[in-house]
Amino acid sequence: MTTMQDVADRAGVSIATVSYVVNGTKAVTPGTRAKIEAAMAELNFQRNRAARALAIRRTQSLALVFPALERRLGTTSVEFLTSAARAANRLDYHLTLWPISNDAVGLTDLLSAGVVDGVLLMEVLLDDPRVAALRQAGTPFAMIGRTADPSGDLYADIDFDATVSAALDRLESLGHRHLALIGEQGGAGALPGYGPQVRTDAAFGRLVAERGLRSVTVGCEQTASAGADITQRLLAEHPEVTAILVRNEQATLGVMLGVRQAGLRVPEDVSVIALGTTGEISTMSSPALTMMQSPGEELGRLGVEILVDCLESGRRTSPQLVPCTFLPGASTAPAR
Amino acid sequence: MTTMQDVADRAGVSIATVSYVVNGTKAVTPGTRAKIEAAMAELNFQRNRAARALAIRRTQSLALVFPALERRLGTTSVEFLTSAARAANRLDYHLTLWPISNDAVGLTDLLSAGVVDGVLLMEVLLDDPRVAALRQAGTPFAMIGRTADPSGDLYADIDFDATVSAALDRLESLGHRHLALIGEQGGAGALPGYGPQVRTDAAFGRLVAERGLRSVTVGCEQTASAGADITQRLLAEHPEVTAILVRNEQATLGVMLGVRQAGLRVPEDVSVIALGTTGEISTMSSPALTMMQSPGEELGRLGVEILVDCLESGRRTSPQLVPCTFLPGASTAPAR
DNA sequence: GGTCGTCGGACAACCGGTTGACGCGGTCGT
DNA sequence: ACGACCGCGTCAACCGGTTGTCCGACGACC
Repeated sequence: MTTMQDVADRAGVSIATVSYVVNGTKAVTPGTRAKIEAAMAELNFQRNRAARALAIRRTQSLALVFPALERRLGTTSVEFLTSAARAANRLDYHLTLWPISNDAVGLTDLLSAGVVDGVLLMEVLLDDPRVAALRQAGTPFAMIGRTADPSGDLYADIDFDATVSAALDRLESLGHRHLALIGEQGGAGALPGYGPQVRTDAAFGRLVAERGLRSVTVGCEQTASAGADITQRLLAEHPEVTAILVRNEQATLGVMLGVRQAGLRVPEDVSVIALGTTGEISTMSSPALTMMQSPGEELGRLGVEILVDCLESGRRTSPQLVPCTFLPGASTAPAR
Repeated sequence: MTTMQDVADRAGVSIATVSYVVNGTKAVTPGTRAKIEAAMAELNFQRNRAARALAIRRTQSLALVFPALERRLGTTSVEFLTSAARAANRLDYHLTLWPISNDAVGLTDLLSAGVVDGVLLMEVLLDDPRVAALRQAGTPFAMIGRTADPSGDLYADIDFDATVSAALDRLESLGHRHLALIGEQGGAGALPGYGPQVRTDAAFGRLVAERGLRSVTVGCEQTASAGADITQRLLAEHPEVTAILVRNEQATLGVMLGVRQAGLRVPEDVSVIALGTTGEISTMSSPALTMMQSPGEELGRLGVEILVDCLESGRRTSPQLVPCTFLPGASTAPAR
């Protein structure tokens, strides 16, 4: 490991000057600067992160907090993690994984140990104990998702209204008037007060009414067989339904199966559109699923950017809402 | 933030003594120790990580390196990340996400900046440039997976022989004698020289021969429709096949569909067993997939433990091979 | 009773970088 | 010609822990 002292010696200057060059903190003569830069290049100097952290009292790293056990993280989470890490690196921050139990244990010790400068929270519940703890401790944090009342906090979340609205646009333009929404319910993975679920339901109810459409909403356990069963029953009881929106990653493929088991075809008789999943699921189904694709990539990036911006400039960027993007597939067609 | 100095003042001792108590580095009178511990509790002392790192010249954190863009990380990766982070925390280490491009750029700077003590590599290829770079730089690292010749390196990987063997045991005991293996091929996600693919193929070929079974092996793009097409063709050309092993997460559900499209039933006519995927996929299919479940959880934990053990004691734990575990499902049955 | 050994604790020199205070030489203004 | 000022560097005091060295007190042993 080569230190600033090494560089300073080689360039024949003091260690302070090297620091000024590295950080661009103070004016330095071009000649001196050149000597120092040459020395740095030759010695392959990298300033020591720990020492810097100690001196400036900021670690330039963020904690990515997620519940360790409870909810099985879906495929979206991976994109999400990846893009958050990339965004952080681009801003010269590090992203540290911070698995905690679902209460806030260990959360508040985090800052006092000077491990990280801020916290990124994922899988946020409408009433989240972690948020309360962070607020009280005065820890800078940003959420992916949001609580019931996120005013004053930093967050990036899916724009559920716009997402549902876009999905309805598609279906309406294909002539669908009788819709069904299959969500999550019960089972190990379903959390009470899980934002995406609640907000999608609300948006769906409101928009369907506004547009004068007919609809039925049902919950479904997070398995394919539950999806198949419920879909069969649904289509039997509501034969007028021509399009199904599914917000339940595990059950989605089961829903498509259920349509077939009901003696109908996808998409000729019934259209299926998935909400808030990854493209990965689409390629796993046949016919390929039409879906509103979760903007995991963008949310991860935005979360980090908002948080870092707040840390560095004190500015509190206004919350960001990002709609899911439409991914064309072969599971939607004009209403029969 | 409360420092050791604060604690020392409050307890009426020197800062050094506090350090000895915190680390248990040196004998301290019970009375003094009690005073210090009381002071620490009252002030809620947490020793500063950066300062400690600077002094002991170790950061107690690990980098989890993964390719940022190339290969889409599967569902297994999430369990994997989670368990690695948990294991690290348990050992009082931090796990920092380190997304890099597929070459080794930025990998070697990692240690010289004193950011981490060691590196955990995932998605290792048989001939991996990152491994070469790390070896040459003398950076301590452990792999999840392994190169073609991993001798001397630390790693945890799936025991492909045992996994395939266990799968064959199941199928044989159900009376299956004509098997097919559907792997990965082409497509964006398929990497040349991807260990699991190569090793599974090899194990399958060898074990099938040893056991006197008949088999056919085909590659398949990573989509459901490709899986369905190939399966139909396969069953047409090889009607004697009664069981299919699938090592291709994206195509798995397509394979099941393909069987039905061929006019056959799962599992009555054809058994399907997935290799190396997550239980999540099983719940997404109907009938629920029988599978050899990837030990993501265990691999993550082992990788961290092996690496930390090496860092702290210099001991080089022998490599760990973990077989996939059998997850019963409804997609296998006695041969017709 | 004197000497030596042991034990508990304090002192201070680091670890590597940052940054305010200061100093030196030169230029400009009057 | 003299002082004020400015531009560029250096000095040294931190940031918060760690750890080798030293010192005083006390008990044991001869």
